[in-house]
Amino acid sequence: MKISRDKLIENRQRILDAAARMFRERGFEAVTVSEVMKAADLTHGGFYNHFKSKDDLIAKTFAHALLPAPTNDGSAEPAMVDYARAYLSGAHRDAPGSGCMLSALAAEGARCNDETRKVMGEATRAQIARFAATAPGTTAEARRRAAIARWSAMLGAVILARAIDDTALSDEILSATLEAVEAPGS
Amino acid sequence: MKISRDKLIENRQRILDAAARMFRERGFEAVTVSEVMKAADLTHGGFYNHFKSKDDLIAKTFAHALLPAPTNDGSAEPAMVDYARAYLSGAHRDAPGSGCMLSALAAEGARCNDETRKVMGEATRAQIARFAATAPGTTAEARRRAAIARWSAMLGAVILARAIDDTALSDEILSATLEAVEAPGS
DNA sequence: TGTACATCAGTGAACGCGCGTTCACTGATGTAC
DNA sequence: TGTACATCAGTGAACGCGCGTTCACTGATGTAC
Repeated sequence: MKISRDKLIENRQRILDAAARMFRERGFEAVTVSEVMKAADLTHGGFYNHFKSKDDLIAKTFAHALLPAPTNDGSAEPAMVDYARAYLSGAHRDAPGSGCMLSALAAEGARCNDETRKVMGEATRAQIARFAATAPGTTAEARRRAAIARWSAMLGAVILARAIDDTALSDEILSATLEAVEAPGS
Repeated sequence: MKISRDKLIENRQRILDAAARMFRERGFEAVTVSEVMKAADLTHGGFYNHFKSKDDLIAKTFAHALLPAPTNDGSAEPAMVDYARAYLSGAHRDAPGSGCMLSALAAEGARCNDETRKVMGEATRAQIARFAATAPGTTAEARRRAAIARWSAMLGAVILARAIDDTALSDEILSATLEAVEAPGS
């Protein structure tokens, strides 16, 4: 039956939230459209009222989870050092479902449609600009390049820490990378 | 028909080579068993003479492509700086099929079977030991931690450079990370 | 405000396709004598 | 060395399953009057 406009929007958000969590946990291909709809308390048939295809859902999920609240105006951004600590924590490593979209899905996203790659580009530009504000360096260019190297290290460290079976080494990867990212001279 | 023992071993190598290339290019789930066998000039029915399942192929492919020629004895390893230059090049970014297994498949591998995660752990330990030999630092521990941070940055940079649609930014990610990894003070 | 009706998001059965996997068969290989 | 035969990697048709997607139908919503 038809539902209210508010309910429609709420349903769409629930689909995107469920998809974002499940995709990050298990990847795009292992998650089915039916599973996402079920997790959103809906039946699979209604999926195509919201999205053109599963590929479309992937692109929209990336935008939904990667570009939330466009520059949350004025609200205090966590300092770079706090952000890095949370990012390079065991908690973030162990909870990909609620973590960084890129650390879970950047490689798979690279093989997706153009819309997805475009969103990842935008998110990367935003992240670099954010980090550059507090990166070391005497010129804006140097700070920007330092920000890029730090963001690469953080992303790579979480991906690596999640990939391996050795917990001690995994912890070490996170802490050694945090140390390098925090070091003022780096 | 039955084939010679040499041919059997050669066929298995061709299957693994084809799988390694195709998986890196397109991911585990997008590549079918039939496609791999076809690329190895075989028919799909014979697949199970070589591997227990597709999951088994994934684990064996990781071992095949990630741990090749166990410590190629004596033959000169490229210096860290040369390795980093090749790793953080546009050529490597644009040819995942013949590139680093981890930069293409670490995130997906993390969601695979234990054998795969174990192989990734071994490869990571080897890579860190290799980088630590030439990393900066006054103690072995400091060099090891610097090596971890550098390897994380290289891995993250290639994954990020492949993910985004903006060629100029992609190039910048590679060059800024190379600069940081080459810097003696880092 | 109240009433009549067109709209359309949600439902769940159904479809076609292609995947991983199995299997009966083939015939060159490798071995026993 | 030569011969007879058991082995087993490769072949390709077939299987069952579950995926993404479609569709006829439902009935509450939102609108026109």
